[in-house]
Amino acid sequence: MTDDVVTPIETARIGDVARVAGVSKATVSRVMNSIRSVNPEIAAHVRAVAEQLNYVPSDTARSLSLGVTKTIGMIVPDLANPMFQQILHSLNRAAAGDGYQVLVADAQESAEAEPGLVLGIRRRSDAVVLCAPRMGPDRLAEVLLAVGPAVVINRQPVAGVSTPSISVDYAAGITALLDHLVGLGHRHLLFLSGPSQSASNRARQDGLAEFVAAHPDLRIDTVPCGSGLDDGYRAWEAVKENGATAVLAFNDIVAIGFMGRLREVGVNVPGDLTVVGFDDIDLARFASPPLTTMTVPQGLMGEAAWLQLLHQLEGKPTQRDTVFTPELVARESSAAPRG
Amino acid sequence: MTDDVVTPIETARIGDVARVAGVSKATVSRVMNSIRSVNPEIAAHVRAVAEQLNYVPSDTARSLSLGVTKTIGMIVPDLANPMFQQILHSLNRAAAGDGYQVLVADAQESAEAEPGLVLGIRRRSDAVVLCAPRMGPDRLAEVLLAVGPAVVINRQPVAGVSTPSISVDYAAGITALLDHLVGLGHRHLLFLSGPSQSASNRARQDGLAEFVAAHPDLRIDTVPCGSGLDDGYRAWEAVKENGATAVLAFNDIVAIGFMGRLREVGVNVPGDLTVVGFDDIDLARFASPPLTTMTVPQGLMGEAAWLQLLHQLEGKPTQRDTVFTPELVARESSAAPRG
DNA sequence: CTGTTAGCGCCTTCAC
DNA sequence: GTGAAGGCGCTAACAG
Repeated sequence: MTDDVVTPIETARIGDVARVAGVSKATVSRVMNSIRSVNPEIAAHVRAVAEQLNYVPSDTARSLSLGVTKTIGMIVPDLANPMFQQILHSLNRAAAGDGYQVLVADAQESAEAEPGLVLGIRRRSDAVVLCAPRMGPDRLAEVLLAVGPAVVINRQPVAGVSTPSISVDYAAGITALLDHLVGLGHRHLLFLSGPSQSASNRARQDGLAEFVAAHPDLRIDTVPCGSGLDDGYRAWEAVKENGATAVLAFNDIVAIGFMGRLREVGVNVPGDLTVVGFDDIDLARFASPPLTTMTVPQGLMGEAAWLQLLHQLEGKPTQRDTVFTPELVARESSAAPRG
Repeated sequence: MTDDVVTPIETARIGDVARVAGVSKATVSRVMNSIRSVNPEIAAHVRAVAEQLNYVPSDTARSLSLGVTKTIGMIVPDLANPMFQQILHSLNRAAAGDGYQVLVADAQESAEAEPGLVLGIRRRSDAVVLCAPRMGPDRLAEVLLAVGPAVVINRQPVAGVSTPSISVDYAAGITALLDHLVGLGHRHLLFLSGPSQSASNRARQDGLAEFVAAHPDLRIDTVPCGSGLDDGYRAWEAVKENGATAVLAFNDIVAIGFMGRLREVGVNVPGDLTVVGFDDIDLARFASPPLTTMTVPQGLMGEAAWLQLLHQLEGKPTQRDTVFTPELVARESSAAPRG
């Protein structure tokens, strides 16, 4: 193999500082950790020597000794997805506030890769955030049991495991969206579904099914789509001959991609077709036309996740189920059907 | 109802496996690292015991022993910025391909916070990626010297330091954009500038200044703006009485925010006003109207950064200056001025 | 207050 | 082919 030679940065060790300063390693350690019981003069001297030697304590050694890494891991199905990016953003900020760093892993939408990634990332961190895991419930329960401190986002609490869950009531969101559309007069709707392995997609479909059962006069079709801009863009082919007057996209991104295509083919929104999204990403408001959607507080979700993680790390009681209820934001992309 | 099981945190150590398997720690270590010199039967047995004990080697201990963490750090000015998210995404994927994990730090646009974050993250990683650092050149040189293996994105190579730099020729990009607009007939332009500490913003302004010098008949105004959707949205107030026929936004996000406002106030793009962005983010194509912009290959930049990092970690020669030249993507948001 | 003594969990020369 | 011993750099008991 090629020789993996690492260029080690010439760093002074605690022993060097101790020797030069004429004290013991323990004292240096105390000074570096601001333990007050050290003679101020000696402390100052040690600090000066450390500075002069360009000494930086090894966090690896510190972690090994303390048994704590001050790092948490986060596994997402797709780092390119704005939804997960926003959660990462808020989680990262919250964790940083308590002195923790975040390690990210991208499962690339592979349910099979997840367990390995989770365990792997756990080896370098104190706790793990599983964001919208794609793996099945049994596998998930198994992984959660093995991984220790963790929190799951976008998935219901798993039976038999106490891991806290941060989720969104997607079914209720879909219901609110449907109420809005039906109130507008729509009777034939179409849902562009998301990734088949996504629990939040299933939740949306459950909401859909329930609604249909309660409103026999409605017709709601489903077309497999995806979660990206291009998925939405390509959906037009399947939608155009369907005859629905309103389209519910899996999320805002899909809705925007879809509307991009509609614009090209000359379909007016909402004049010819109503389009709604889900998530209320920052961009939704600036879409053309501004997108009707359901708010999902990604910022709060990241914070909530961190809170549950921190409580576990500190041995405090946790909340097993935190659920956010999305709210309707009616904007211009939805209107009464024509005729 | 649901049976909540307390998640066990007890981890088996290498000694446990050794004892149970009736071998030495050295042998377990060899087996875990797939060193061939172990008797296959013993190896299988050790593996079985490890599996049964749910043994997972401690990466912290491993790192300390090996002197390598197999982790790299990335510092960005703002994790909410799609540009940096895309770079993080591609960097993460590339690094993962070689078995490295990525630690992220968000400097929250604070130049002062950067040096500390960089050094801090370096204590837990083998190398660091500084993405669009806001700190001044002197400070940057100092930090790079102290940090060891690193690469800088979106900034010219720093004098006196050999750290590789991955950048974009923003000045050339602006020139191309201006050529396009002037070719369309525009004579009075307006630039919505980005964060003042951003080197890429300065590069754009340099390109602007150079162009103006070469085209005395043109008028190009600059309005301080920012880098977010809202910054673009709010810019209309300052723009509306300026009289420019074309607006160059700092980036696509600003352009989209700006166009969102234009839509509200009834200004037609490109009929009443031409708007162009920069970066060609995925969304640009789906904007309404589709945005004329300059491509910036964020995906390639992340990969290029990883390549330079890996070369440093392996002691191979590196390339000090990698620069990508953006290309014009003329879409519908730009057209000849009216009259 | 400060130094000494043990590890934290793993890897890696050496001998056998 | 395998085991024993030492060390990676730091912190945490204990003494003194």
